[in-house]
Amino acid sequence: MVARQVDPDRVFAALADPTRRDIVTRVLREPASVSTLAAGYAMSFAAVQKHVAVLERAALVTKQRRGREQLVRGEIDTVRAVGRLLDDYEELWRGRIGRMEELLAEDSRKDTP
Amino acid sequence: MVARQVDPDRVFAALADPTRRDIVTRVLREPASVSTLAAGYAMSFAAVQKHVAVLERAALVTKQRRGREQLVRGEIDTVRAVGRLLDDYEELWRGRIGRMEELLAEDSRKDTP
DNA sequence: CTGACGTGCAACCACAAGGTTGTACGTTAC
DNA sequence: GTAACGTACAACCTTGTGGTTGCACGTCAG
Repeated sequence: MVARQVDPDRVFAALADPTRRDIVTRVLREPASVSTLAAGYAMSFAAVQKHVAVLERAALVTKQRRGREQLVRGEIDTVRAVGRLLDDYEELWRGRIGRMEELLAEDSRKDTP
Repeated sequence: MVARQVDPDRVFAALADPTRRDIVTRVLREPASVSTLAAGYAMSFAAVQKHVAVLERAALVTKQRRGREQLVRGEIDTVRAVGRLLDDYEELWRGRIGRMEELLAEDSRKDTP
């Protein structure tokens, strides 16, 4: 349950936008509806909804119907999975290779076709 | 020296590309010249050079002249700084706020103008 | 000195990304 | 039932991004 499969492309790209990072911080504190979130930003509702969709595809948030609202909730497990990705870099840097090979091979398949 | 200032936008965006992540893993293992790196990918030299430039702007790598070559070296401190950013999310999730306020305010200035 | 190498940069192209407005549809309130 | 709310999505525009080729410049080998 803890070992969440994470798409590095999507997660890092999702976190590269300040609005999306802010949304993540807000829903990690406590879940909120999309319109509640949208009220906090100087952009259209549709724009915020798109940001939420990007975060959802990256598994950084999940949505849950609650009446006619949609509760957006932060997914800390995905954040932790990203942290683990970074730990892999750390180990690489320390010169420890070992099982690293297959993990990185999976990631760089599309790089070196 | 350890406390490296990191631009979340640039670092996350830089890490969102598989080729760039692969470059980072390679130069974290051991520094390499740009052309050596370029030889490993199925794209033009200029494309790889641009990727390296993006990584350099994000402070994920540094370049160092060595004769007519340019040694690209991975910057583990920046990776660690990103990890610390993620730790902030973790603390947020745990409900610990405190000094978090000013840290996040600095990050979300551009979000909520 | 000349030539090859390694690098940086500009111009260009295709497509993805972030924003907008407008429309549609299910759900609650009255 | 009607109206308002919350959400989703399509169409569109503009800008950014990842790729290309071509050219210029410094550095080393001969």
